[in-house]
Amino acid sequence: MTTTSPEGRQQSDVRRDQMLVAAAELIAERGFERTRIADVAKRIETSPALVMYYFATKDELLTAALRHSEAAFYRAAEELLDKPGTLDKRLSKLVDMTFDSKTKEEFAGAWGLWFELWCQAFKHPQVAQDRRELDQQWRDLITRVVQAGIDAGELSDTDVEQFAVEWAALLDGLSVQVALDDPRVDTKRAKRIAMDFARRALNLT
Amino acid sequence: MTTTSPEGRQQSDVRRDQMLVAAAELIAERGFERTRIADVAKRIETSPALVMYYFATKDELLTAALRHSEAAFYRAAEELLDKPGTLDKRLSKLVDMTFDSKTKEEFAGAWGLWFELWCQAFKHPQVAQDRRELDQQWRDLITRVVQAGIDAGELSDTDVEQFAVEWAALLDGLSVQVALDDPRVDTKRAKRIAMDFARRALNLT
DNA sequence: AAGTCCTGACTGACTGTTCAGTCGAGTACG
DNA sequence: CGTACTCGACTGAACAGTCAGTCAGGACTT
Repeated sequence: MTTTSPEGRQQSDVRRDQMLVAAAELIAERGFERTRIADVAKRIETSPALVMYYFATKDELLTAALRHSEAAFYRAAEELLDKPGTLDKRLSKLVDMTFDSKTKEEFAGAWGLWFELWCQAFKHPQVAQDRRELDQQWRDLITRVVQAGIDAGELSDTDVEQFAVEWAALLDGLSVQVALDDPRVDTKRAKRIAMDFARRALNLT
Repeated sequence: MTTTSPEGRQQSDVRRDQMLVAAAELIAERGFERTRIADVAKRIETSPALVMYYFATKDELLTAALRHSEAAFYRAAEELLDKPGTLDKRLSKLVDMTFDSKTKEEFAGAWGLWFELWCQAFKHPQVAQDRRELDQQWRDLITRVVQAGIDAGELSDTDVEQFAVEWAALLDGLSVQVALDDPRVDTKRAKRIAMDFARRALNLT
């Protein structure tokens, strides 16, 4: 039998995924430009030729890998927010995700990926487009969470979109400091700043 | 005669500077890894070998170039803040610098440089160290400006350091959005958000 | 002559990509 | 059932281009 997981998952799909994951890891570790197809191949124990068999060019593989892990991050956030809770708790979860999960194994070195994504986006319009969409989803997520709070009467009406833009920017900026080990901004302080800002902006207790 | 500018500036110093500037431009345009010594040489119309004559390795040249233009940016900010003015005006100048000057010719594509710096800092501890120092200078600059305002009685006493950290992070985050052409965050809006935040945080009219 | 600045020609290592061909599993056919 | 054929997954080896770094020497200054 050809290895197929429960639901008709083809060997080829598995391979593709393996390659995308391996590539993302490598990008995070060494950077986009320094990631060699040979490295990706070695990590999943195959030949470079096979990588080319699945992806026409190196660039296609690497940009796909970036998209793949962006999407994974966003999906994780969506799931996390499925479960209901108070507005404060849910915002807190988003903050935790931003500053913690990027450190976890599953998103190994996601900080590095984030930076690489920005670098590539600055040069390749297509990547930039993808990033914009991802960021919009992220802000929409924030918007939805806050709106749910308003609907539940947890806070008075506010300009939700405006808050989402400001808060998302603040989170990005703090992420940079935390990722680069700024002695003045560790994870804990970043979280507090983020939550304080949110509570103040939204007039939460 | 060896071309010497007014103040005993050696030809060699001129060359070094030319190379650093050219390298920084190229890094901003193509990225750190994609910048070739041959490109740098061509831009200043010499041979690749001469570049190697001044810099032992490619890496040394490129990281020096990053440092060089970071320092240039910071120096420009310092000068800008030499002239006195109301607190609000001076903060406004910082904001303008952040969102405009990076676009100007002199700092051609400084956005790109910023991203590249973050990428490199994430991987090379030495670069990370440099970046931390630069960022600290930047926050100190903010601190000094605000403190001057307090001393002049323009605002009541506040936690200046805390403000500097928060505001610097916000500026970074907004920079990312602006640099990557986010449709929801153009230069104008970014500036307004930044100034609104500052005025609110500092209780300015 | 000594020293500085500079160059063209070269090389060795690396790496994306191609290609001819292997292997095993299915499948049609007699 | 067995044989021939197809096809997708996969590989080793080679190709062709790129590029950092070297080197021997030239020109110009002091």
